[in-house]
Amino acid sequence: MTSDTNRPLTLRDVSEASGVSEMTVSRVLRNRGDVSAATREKVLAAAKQLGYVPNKIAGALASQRVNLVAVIIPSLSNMVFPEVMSAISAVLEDTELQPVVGVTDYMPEKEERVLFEMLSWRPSGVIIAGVEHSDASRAMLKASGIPVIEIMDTDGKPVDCAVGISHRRAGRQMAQAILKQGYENIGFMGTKMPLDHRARKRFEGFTEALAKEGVEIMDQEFYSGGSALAKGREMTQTMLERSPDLDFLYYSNDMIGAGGLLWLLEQGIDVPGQIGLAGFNGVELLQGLPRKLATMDSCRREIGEKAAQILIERLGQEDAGNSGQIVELSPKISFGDTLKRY
Amino acid sequence: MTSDTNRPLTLRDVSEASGVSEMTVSRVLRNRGDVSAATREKVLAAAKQLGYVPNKIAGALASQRVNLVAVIIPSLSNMVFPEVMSAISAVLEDTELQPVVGVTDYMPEKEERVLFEMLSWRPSGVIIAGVEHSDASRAMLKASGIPVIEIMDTDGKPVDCAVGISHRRAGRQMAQAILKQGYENIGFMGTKMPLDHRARKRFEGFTEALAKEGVEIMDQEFYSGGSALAKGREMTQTMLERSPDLDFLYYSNDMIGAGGLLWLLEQGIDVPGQIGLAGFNGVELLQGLPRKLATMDSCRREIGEKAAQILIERLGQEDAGNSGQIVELSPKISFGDTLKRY
DNA sequence: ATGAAAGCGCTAACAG
DNA sequence: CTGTTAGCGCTTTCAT
Repeated sequence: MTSDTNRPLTLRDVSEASGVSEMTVSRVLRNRGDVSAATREKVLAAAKQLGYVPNKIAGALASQRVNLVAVIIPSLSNMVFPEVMSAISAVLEDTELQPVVGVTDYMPEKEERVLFEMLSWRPSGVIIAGVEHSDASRAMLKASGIPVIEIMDTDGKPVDCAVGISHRRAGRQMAQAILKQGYENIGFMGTKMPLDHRARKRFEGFTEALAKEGVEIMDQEFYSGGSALAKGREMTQTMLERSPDLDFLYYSNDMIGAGGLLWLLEQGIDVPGQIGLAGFNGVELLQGLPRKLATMDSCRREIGEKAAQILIERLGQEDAGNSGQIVELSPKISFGDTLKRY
Repeated sequence: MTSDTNRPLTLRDVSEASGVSEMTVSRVLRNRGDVSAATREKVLAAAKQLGYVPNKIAGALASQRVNLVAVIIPSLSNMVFPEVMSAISAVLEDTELQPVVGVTDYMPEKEERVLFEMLSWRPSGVIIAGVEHSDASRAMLKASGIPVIEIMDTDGKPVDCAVGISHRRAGRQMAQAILKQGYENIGFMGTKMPLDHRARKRFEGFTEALAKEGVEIMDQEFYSGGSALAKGREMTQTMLERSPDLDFLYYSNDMIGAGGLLWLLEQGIDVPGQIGLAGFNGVELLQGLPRKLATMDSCRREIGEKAAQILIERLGQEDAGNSGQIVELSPKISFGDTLKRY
């Protein structure tokens, strides 16, 4: 160790060790302005030798700039969100910006707390999942004066920009595809979570499109907690015992759909002949299943990338002209092996 | 909107709006010291009315305290790490401390960058996955002067504290269990990643324990990238075609194990009669599989909780006496339905 | 119970 | 190319 006190090193320490003014040290460490090669070397050597780590707190306060982007998502255990995260990270990697994650557990009050906490660090921008927020949250976002990109969902009025898909439309599209293939006795399975607005919207769009053709959902089942794969099995069995006439099962996510698929195959049921299946999300896992589950891509990667790009533009020019824009991506249905195709 | 400039609000704004000194406003907002109920009300009302969000940057600089805990993990797409994260979050929830995640993608240089970046925000502590770090990283950790908890792995010399399991021992235990059940022709499948030290140690422990009984791995296969479930299938097929005499397959993680299991069942192969299987991690997904894969719990929840607890203790008392401690948890084998039990 | 002064560690803006 | 002077917005400390 180089110092014997426990005090973290400051610019001044580097300044003294190198015999260069604090200001110049600061310039070297930030590659700013013109500094002679000689002094640069001296400073760098001293900094490295001491093991100096700059204090961003002080730097941020002085410069009034914080290269942090608050990314606020409902959950980390959904795989969907880590994927969005990594798309965001990948794009921000080329910039000075650093994503910082906050998790809300789908709870509006927690979202409020997390948002408050993150905004108090004065980030350069916010990327937040969903367009449903408490009044307080919306007020904070507006008052923050920084770019706000709402992601995943475009069914609603964003505070600023939005990038996502219309889950209502996604639900409708799937319903239309299912009807078109001649299925008529349709069951639905999904999460109980009333706060998962996107799942709710898909369900609403789904039933709405069915209704338009005079079809009603024959049976439905909701779950919460536990292993999604196992829940998918259980619910499928329960529902089929209760409603043996079902010829199609629409799952609100791929994991429960995969569970249902595995169970049906074990029972020797003909999929998609006897019963068709579809999920939602297009998760990687489906690649390893005995049959490819029909699903719909949720465009997570594109959403993450686009959101990060918009943010970068907004930060680049004061008025990038993209304030208020809504980017609606178009998810595509993948028929897989569980949705008949005539 | 209340203000027409775009400048974020400051304590001074609240002070002026409420007619109370900045200092007292500060005290109210932090519930510090004695403030009369009357002024408290006034201040709170003004703050809320304006939509004031405190500036933690300034607060942190002035108080020299930052209630952030840097949590550095290799990946978010492994499910294992989000689980550790949420265990940490759950424990920290009861404190002022806030976890902040950094992802290294299993790359030492990225770990170095992320660590540097995070340390420059002067967090109160660091929780970091693994005990293998570059010299520079170790130096930074030591020089930081804050508690450092290395998690997941106890095979090595931690910088400060460590909480985890011995992956070498885990590999040995599984080997012993397999041999004990009479399996002799053993194949191994795992990731190619040379930087996943824990997977490597499990493999080493595994082969070492086999060797002690005069057994050698009959075949092995490594993969990288792609859907683990699909890779598990492919590798299993490849390996079995190449080495049809195999009677046991040890997978370095549950996902590829699950893929292998699904493939074997489809082929009508008797599991575990003809071929036994085991994975590692004890992931929730296994609950929904047709057979329960034998596996070994990696104690992620306990690790996260314990790490957070140790950190809290360390931060509580200057010398909590737990500096330098190593907590080795004991993972247990779950035989499931894919490892014979006589 | 409240206020005034000083300064946290750094950088913007200017001088030289 | 390098140094000096002022703060950034808050909290600490010490008065009152």
